Amino acid sequence: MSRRSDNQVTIRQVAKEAGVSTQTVSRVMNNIPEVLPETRQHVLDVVNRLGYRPNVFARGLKQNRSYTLGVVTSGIEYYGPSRTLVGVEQKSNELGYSLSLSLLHQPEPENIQRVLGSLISRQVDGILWTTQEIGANLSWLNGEKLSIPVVFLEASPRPGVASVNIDSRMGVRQAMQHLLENGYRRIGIVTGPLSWWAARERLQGWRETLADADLVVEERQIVEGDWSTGSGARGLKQLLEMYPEMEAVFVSNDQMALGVLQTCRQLGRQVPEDLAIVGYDDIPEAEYFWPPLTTVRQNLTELGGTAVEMLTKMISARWQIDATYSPGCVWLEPELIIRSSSVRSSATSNSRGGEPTQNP
Amino acid sequence: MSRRSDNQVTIRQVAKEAGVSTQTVSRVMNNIPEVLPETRQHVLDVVNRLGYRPNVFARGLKQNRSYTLGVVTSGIEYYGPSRTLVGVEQKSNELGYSLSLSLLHQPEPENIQRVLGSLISRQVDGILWTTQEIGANLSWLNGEKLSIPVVFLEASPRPGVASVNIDSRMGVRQAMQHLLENGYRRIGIVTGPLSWWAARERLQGWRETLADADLVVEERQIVEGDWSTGSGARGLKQLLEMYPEMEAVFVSNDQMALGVLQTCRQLGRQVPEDLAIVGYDDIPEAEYFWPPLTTVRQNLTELGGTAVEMLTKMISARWQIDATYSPGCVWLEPELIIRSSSVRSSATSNSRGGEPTQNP
DNA sequence: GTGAAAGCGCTAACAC
DNA sequence: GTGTTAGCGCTTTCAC
Repeated sequence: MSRRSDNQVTIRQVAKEAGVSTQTVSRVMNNIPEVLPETRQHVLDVVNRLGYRPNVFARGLKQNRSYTLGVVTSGIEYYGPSRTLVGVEQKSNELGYSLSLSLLHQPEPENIQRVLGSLISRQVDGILWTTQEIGANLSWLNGEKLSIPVVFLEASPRPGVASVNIDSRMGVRQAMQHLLENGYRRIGIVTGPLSWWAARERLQGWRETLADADLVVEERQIVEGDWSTGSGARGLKQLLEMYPEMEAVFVSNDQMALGVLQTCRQLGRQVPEDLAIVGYDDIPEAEYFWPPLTTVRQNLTELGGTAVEMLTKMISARWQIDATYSPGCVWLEPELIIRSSSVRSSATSNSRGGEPTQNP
Repeated sequence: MSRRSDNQVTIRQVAKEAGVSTQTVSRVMNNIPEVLPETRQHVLDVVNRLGYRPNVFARGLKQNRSYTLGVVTSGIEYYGPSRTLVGVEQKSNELGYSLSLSLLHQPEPENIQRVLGSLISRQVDGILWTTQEIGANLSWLNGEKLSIPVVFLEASPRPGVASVNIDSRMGVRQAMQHLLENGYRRIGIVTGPLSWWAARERLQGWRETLADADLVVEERQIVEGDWSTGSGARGLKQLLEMYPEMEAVFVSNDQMALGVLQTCRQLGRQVPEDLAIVGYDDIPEAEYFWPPLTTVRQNLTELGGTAVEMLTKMISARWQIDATYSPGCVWLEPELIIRSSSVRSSATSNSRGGEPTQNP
C-alpha cells in the first residue's frame, strides 16, 4: 500500500532550499553553536517558510531515544490519579518529554506484559508506574529485567526500586490524633480496596495510632470499601451494625466519606455530634459537603512532578559514562485540613433540630 | 554522546539466530500468510527466546505512520474530560493505537502551535481535540492546513470538520421540560464558563425551552459559573439577589449543583420545596447528594470511543486510493435522571424540621 | 564553519 | 515461500 499526501517537509528539502547541507540544518535545529549567525538565520527563515518539523522517528532511530515517557495508570476518573496525571504532564512538558498514556484496567500479568511490550516497542525512555498493586503485581520487574528506568508512584517501597510516595500513614496519624484530641475514643475505619498499597497504608496508620493510644482494635471496627461513594454508604451501615458504640470514623477517601455523610443523614445521625467523620484526599468538593469535611490533603501534582524529575534524572544518568543515579524512595508529606465534620464544639454545626444526641 | 546498554534485540539478530532473512522475520511479525507454518513457529520461538520487540520508530519511518493518536485535552481533573479520556483510551487500545497525551491549560495560540508542532513531529496518525474553544480557537485549523485528520469532541460543529458531540441542548430541554411539568415556572440558570461551547449550548437549551413555553427570559435569571463547586455556591447567592422569586434552577454541571445545594442549606432553603435543582453530568456522587440530584446523564465513554472510531476510519481512508471518508458531525443523546431534588411531592424529602417552607 | 558518507531498524518491491 | 536490495529522515563521524 502506497502512502499518500506526503507533504511532509524533510531536512533535505530545507537544505536544498537554503543552499546548505542537511548537516547544517541539523546543527541549526539542535542549537549547536558552530554555525555562522547569518547561516543560522537564513536556515531558520527557510524552516519557517516551509513549515519544517523534524521527524522524531528518524532522530529516535539514530539516537535510540524517543523523548517520550510511558505512563501506566488506572482509575483516572478518580481525583487522585487524574490529579497526579496533571502533575506528571506539566513537569514532562516543562522538561521536553511527551507522554504515552496507557490505562491498566485489570492488573493481570498478561495485560501488564502487553502494556509493557507496547511501551518498549515505542522506545519510551522511561516508565511511570502508578496503578494499584495486586499481589505479585511487580513480579514483572524481576522477570522482564527492564532495560529502561521505571519510577513507581504510590507503591510499596522496595530496595533497588525508585518510587515516590506520600506518607499516608503519617497523614492518617495526624487525622486520628486530631480525633483523639477531640475526645473521640471509639473510632472505626472504612478502608479502600486492600489490594491497593495506599489503602493498606491508611489502615496501618489507623491501627498504629489506636495502638499507641492503648485503645482496643477489633476487626469489627473495620470495613473495606472500593473508593466509591456507594461503598462508603454501605460501609457505614455495616460498621454501625458491628460496632454500634462507634463515635467517630476514619474514611479512606473523600468520595466514600460523602456516602458516609449521606447514610448518617438517612439514619438521622448528626455529624459530628453523633458521629465524627474524617476523610482523605481533600477533593475540591469536600469543603462543600454537609457538614464540611475534615480531611487529609495530598499534593498530588507535586507527587507527579517529583516522579517525572526522578525519572528524567535516571534517564540522563544512563547517558553518562558514570551512570550511578539511583534515587531510591522519596516521601512527601500530607497535611490535615480541619473542618466541622470532626469538631464537637459546634458553632459551625447545623442548628436545626434532629434526634437527641446519643453520646455516652 | 554514545548510547549505552544497547541490549535491544533487532530484527537482524533474530534473523541470524533463526537462520532466515530479516524479511521472513518481518513477515512473521506482521502476520503475513506466505510463510511456512514451521518456519513461522521456529521464528516465533526465537523471538520469544530473545525477547524481540519490533522498533516502532523504524517501522514508522518506513511506513510513514505511527499507530499513535494525539489527544489534546484539558481539565482532566473534572469528571467529563477524564471520563471521556477513558473512553478514548479503551477504544484506541482495542483498535491497536497508542495515545500521545497533551494537556492544554491555556488555549492560547502559541500553546496550540506548540502542542500541534509536537504532535506532528511525533508523526501521530490523527488528532483528537477535546478542549474548550476560546474565541477563534480553531483558526489554526484553517491556518496550519493540517495534513492529518482531526476529530473534535464537544466543539461547535462546522462544515467540513469532523466532530462528535452530545446533544446537550436536547438534554437541557428534557431537564427543563421536567421542571415545567412539575409546575415550576420561574427558573434560573447557573451556566458554565461561556467560553466553552458546551456551556453555551446548555444555556441555549434553557433559553429555548422557556421561550417555547412562552415564559419570560431576563438576564437577571442567568449567572455564569466556572464549573467549580465554589462558583455554584456563589452563583446561587447572586441569583437569589437578582431573582428572588426563583422557584427552580438549572445548574450546568453537578459539581456546581453541589455548591448550590450547600448554599441552600446555609440559607435554610429546602430543596425542592423552596427551590428545585437540576444538574448536568450525573457524576457518580450525584445520587448521594442531599437531596439526591436530578441531572442529565451523558455517555462519555461512548463519546470518546465514537471519536476514536471516526478518527481511525479517517486515517484508514487516507490509505485507500479513493479517500472519501468525511464523517461530518455525530450527535449522541443524553438522558434525564430524575431524583428528588426536583420533585415537589416529597415522600423522599428530609422529614426533620426546619424553617417553615416559603413557597408563594 | 561546513559538507559527504554511512547507517540506525525496519519494510516495500522485486527477484528467484 | 524466501532472500536481496534499497531507502524512509535523521545524526554521527570524519574530512576539508
